[in-house]
Amino acid sequence: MVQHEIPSRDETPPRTGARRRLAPEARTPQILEAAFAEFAERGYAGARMAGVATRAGIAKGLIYHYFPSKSALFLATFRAATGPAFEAAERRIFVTGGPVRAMLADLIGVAYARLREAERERALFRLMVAEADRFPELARFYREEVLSRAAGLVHAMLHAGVASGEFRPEVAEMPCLAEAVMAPAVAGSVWRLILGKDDAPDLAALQAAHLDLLLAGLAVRQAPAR
Amino acid sequence: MVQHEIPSRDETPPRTGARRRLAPEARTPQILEAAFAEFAERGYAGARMAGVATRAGIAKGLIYHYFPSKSALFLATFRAATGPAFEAAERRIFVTGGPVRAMLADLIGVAYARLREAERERALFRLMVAEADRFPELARFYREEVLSRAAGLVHAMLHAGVASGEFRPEVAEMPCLAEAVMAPAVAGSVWRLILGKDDAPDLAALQAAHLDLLLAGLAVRQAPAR
DNA sequence: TTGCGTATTGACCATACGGTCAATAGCATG
DNA sequence: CATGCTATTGACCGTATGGTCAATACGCAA
Repeated sequence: MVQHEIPSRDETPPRTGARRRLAPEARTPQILEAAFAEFAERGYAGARMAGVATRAGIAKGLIYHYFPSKSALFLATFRAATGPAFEAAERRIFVTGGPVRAMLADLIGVAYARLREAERERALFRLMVAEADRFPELARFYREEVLSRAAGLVHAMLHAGVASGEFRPEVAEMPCLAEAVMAPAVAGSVWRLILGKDDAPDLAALQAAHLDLLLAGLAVRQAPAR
Repeated sequence: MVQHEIPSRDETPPRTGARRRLAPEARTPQILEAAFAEFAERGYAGARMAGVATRAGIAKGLIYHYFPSKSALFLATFRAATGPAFEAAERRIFVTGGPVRAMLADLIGVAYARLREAERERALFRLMVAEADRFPELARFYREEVLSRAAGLVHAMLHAGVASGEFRPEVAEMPCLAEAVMAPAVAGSVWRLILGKDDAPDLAALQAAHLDLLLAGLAVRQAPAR
């Protein structure tokens, strides 16, 4: 009713913000994307719902039309950002023929390549470290979907190397060896998280050292030094 | 003046909270301790000044008598919690005689022992990962006081091993080799941060695998397999 | 063109939090 | 016991934030 009194053509009076109706299937990922940026930059506690809304170019209230609370949005963001991370690597690895040590080198190369780019994964990793004990689902996800799968991949490769005679037989049965094998990549990722791209140890050099140390450590020895 | 009207013996009326005056030298570390607990548990953004006050058993306002702001308290907390971390290890290492590989094993054992206990250091590490880009001082500290010193220690040891003929000559000059050598301990620490004591890879097993892989990777080979 | 379902807004609320400050009381000194 | 310094309190403030809701207008279907 009031609005009848102000039919002026200028934008000010009721100032209905440009409103573009979107289907939920289109709006949801948009919000999730904005939320990811906000959470990645500020952490869970520091993130503001208004910030998410601004990034998405919508009103804050609309978020609550799609997600019931901040924590729900956080979990949803995390699940969404957590796409099929390993399928590609898993598929790729075992098609490469040749000596197992070359396959292992290839696998490690893929891992470092991801670390080098993959801004997204790094932000996700930071969130896991920072919020894991407040959101157990993050920890569960990392254990089941990241660490276990990566370790499984490496473990299979170690077995293959032993079978082919390239690696020392002991490496097939040593517990946590797979974790030790991939640890330098994880550490490199963490260092880069803390120190930033410019101050962290150079990933290429780390990869080279890692690979050298690793292959020398796994290989059968002509005459076991005692 | 008003209090003259209510000289009742019961605790309620003016209810001056039990007030114990403390010298600043005694109060300051108390506040810092409480702040550390609060920041460690909630992160910077999630921590509340009132929470710090409660933990310290004081009024919130008193904190501002000692620290001008939340961020100043955070930095001070960090500096205080960051005591002489490496002196002991550095002093200890080079007195041990014997083969360099035994010294290296000893060094690594010390590192894992710290990781296993050292709840404090782990919380500090989490804060670094979570807040490093908002507080550059944390990153600077980690680089200069932790990573550089640890890498220097390892690097010196690698040189010694080459000099004594135990290690392959190449290891003395490979960039980032020191970082690769100590990486599994770092990764183990991160895994324990994310997954907790019970779900993380077992530190003892990781240490054993790490050491085995490392010493095999560094040792001179009887006949270099090509 | 009309009508309807709902995506979207913006104003609003209660609260929580960082920070301030005048008043107060513990303690050392004389 | 009186005095002064300051450590300590608790009430207070402005703001920012998570969350709510009635009103609104977009776009589809009839």
